[in-house]
Amino acid sequence: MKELESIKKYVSKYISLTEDEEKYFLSVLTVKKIRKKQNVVQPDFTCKCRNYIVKGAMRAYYLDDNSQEHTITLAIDDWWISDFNSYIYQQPATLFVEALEDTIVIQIEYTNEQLLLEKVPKFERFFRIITQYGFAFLQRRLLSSISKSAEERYETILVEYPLIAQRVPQFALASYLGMSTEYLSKLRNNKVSLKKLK
Amino acid sequence: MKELESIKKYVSKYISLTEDEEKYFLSVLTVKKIRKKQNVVQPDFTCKCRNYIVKGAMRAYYLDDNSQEHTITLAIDDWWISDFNSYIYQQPATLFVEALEDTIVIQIEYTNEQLLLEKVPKFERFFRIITQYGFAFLQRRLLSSISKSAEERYETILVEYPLIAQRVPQFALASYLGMSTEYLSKLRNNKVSLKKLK
DNA sequence: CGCGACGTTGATTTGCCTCAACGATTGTGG
DNA sequence: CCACAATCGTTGAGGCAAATCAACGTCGCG
Repeated sequence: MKELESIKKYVSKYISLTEDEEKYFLSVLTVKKIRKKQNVVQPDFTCKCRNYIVKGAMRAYYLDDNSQEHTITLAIDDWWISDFNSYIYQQPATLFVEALEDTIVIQIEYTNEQLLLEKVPKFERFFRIITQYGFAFLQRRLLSSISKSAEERYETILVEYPLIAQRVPQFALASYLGMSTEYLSKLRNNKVSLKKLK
Repeated sequence: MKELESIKKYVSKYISLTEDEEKYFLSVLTVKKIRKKQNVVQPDFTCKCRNYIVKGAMRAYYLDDNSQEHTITLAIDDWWISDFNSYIYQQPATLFVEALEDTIVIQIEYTNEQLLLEKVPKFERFFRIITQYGFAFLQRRLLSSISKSAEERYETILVEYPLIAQRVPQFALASYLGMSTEYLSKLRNNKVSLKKLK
C-alpha cells in the first residue's frame, strides 16, 4: 500500500529497522479514510489511536460550556493528531478530533503501541524523539499565546507555518490562535492595525 | 550523597535498573546548589543541561522587547526545568532559568545524556514517558491559556497545583498565568470579581 | 537604617469580544 | 439544474476584561 510509504519514510528519519521489525511495525498500522467533518475522537469516549496524517487536514478542539470551540491542534500531511491526554492516560476524551477535509490517516492503537514498544524497543527512541519535538513546539506556542498580541500571533504563524495557515478554514485558524473569527477577519483586511499607521 | 536518592526513586517509578546501570547513571549526574536569583541558563548561551530539582523553586522566563517577563515554566521539588528548545536542539537559549529561592538541582549534560541513552537504552523509555507527561501537561495548560479568563486560570492553578501557587512569589505566578501582577493582586483581594455578585 | 524589591489600590485606557446584519460560496434536495 | 439553506467570511457599533500608569505601603536585606 502506497500510503504506508510516507510513514516508513517518516520513521526512517529517526530509527532504522530490520526487515522483520518493519514488517511487524506495518502489521500494527491501519489505514483509514476520514471524510470532511467526520470525527475520529469525541468527548467521553477514550481515544484509542494515534493518528498520522498521510494526506489531508484535521483539528482537535475543545467545546466549552458556552459552546465556543478552542482548537488545540491543527495538523496536515505528516503530522500526528489525537486527544493526547486521553490517549496516553487511556481516559475519556475531552476533545473532538475532526477532519477539515477528506483525509487519509494511519492509526496505531494503544495496545498495539505497547506491544510494538516491547517487541521493537527502538520505538521507545522514536516516540521519545518525536514527543520531544512536540513538547518544544508546544512550549513555543504557549510563549506566543502568553506574550504576544493577536496580531503578532497571526503574523508569526503566517511566517512559520504558512502551509497550515493557508490550508485550514479561517474559523479554525482563529480558534487555534485564540481569537474570534471576526477579529481575525479584521486583521487580515487591515481594519484594525491601520490605527498604528496614523 | 543523599540528594541522589530522590532522583533514584524518581527514575525507579518508570524503569528498573541493574546495579551497573544505576552506577553509570549516577556517574553522569552533577549535584549543584543554586542561590536565589542566580541563573542556570541565559539567552544566547546554549543550554547544556536538564535540571532536576531536588529541593527549591525555579522558573524559566522570556524577556521581551518591552522588558516584560513571561514565565514559561515554574518548577519545584521533583520537577524538571531548562530551556528545552535550546537543550534538545543545542542552539542558543532565549530564556532565563532562574532560582526563586536557594535550590538544589541535579544536572544531566546533553552529551552525557546521549551516552547514557546509548549505554543504557532503558533511558529511551524513561525520557519518552516523562516527556509524554510533559507534553500532555503543556497541552492542558495551553487550552487553559486559550480558553479561560484570567480569574478562571488563577482558580484552576489554586486547585490543581496549590503547592506551586503557594510557593512562588506573586509576580512569577502572574506572569506564568499570563496576566499583570496588578490584576492578579486584585483577583486575590476580590477587587474585581465582586462585580459578579451584584 | 535606608534602599530596593514586592505587593496593593484606584483611575484611565485599550485590545479584543460580542452582537447584529449582511455578502459570498457551497452543497443539497426537489 | 435551479432554489434554498447552511456555512463561512466581512464589517461596524458598542461593551468589557484586563493592561497600563501612577502612587503608596511594607517588608527584608545589605
